[in-house]
Amino acid sequence: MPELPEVETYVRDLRPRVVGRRIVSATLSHSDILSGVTKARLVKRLTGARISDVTRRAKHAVVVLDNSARLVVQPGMTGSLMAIRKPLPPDEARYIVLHARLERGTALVYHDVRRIGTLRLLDEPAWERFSAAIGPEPLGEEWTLEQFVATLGGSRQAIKKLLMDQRKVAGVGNIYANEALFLAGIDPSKPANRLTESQAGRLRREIRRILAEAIAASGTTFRDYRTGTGEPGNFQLELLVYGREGDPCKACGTTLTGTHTLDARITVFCHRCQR
DNA sequence: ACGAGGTCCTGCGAGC
DNA sequence: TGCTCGCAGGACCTCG
Repeated sequence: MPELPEVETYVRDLRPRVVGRRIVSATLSHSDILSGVTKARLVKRLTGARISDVTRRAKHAVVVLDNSARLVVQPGMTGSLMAIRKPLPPDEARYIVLHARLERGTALVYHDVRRIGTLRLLDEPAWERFSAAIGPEPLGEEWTLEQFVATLGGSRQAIKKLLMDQRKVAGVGNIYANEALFLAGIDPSKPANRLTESQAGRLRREIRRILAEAIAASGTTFRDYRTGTGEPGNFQLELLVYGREGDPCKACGTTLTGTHTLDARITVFCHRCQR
């Protein structure tokens, strides 16, 4: 499921393949993934526009167009953004939601099996508002320890839920929240405002480290995720807790606990290592 | 402010 | 074999 490292991987794979190219035609197969834009308007704004950049904000891939519009792609759980040079096989092609044919034989494709993802088309002011509502980028300069400690202190929510709240920290989802909390030795259900200063510091460091390592490994392929060139990621090999409930903790051997009590998402942790 | 629960969507695996 | 059912989940919503 694409979180920050997976979306960053799409963006890095896509940028050299699509930037500078004009969109010759655009086809949308399902309108149910659109938010705040109609199919007709989306197709009209995409057609003829040149792609001036591809960037990332939180878990959103942002295709910047030269007509001052931005195509903002949130892959949800099963969405992927790819640059392809030849048609996908039919059993894959049926899940293409948006197909933008570019100059010189490349296509920018949004593929999504379950269509939990969202496509938006935002002009500059709308983009500014949208981005301003999202929390700081955890790999950016602006995410200081002071800032994080202030965020934690203002909330009694379980720390794991806070980490996944995009208004508080951008781009962390279920997999990396579980992993970072394990690495930092913190119980996922601990109220955010009860973390000590040293726990906050350790958690922040582990979040930054794991996100950077996952980007270096081209993301985590648990089920559906593929990179922008169709390859699986590699970070699933490094996972210490996610997907390992019932297996022994790699640090102490205790059987890892899996629960759904936090926001109905699978939470996996070691009750001995994480306090 | 916070937790609980529903909604969107489809593939997949379990159970019969 | 073929069906029904529950589950997976990121973001967003309502309710208490």
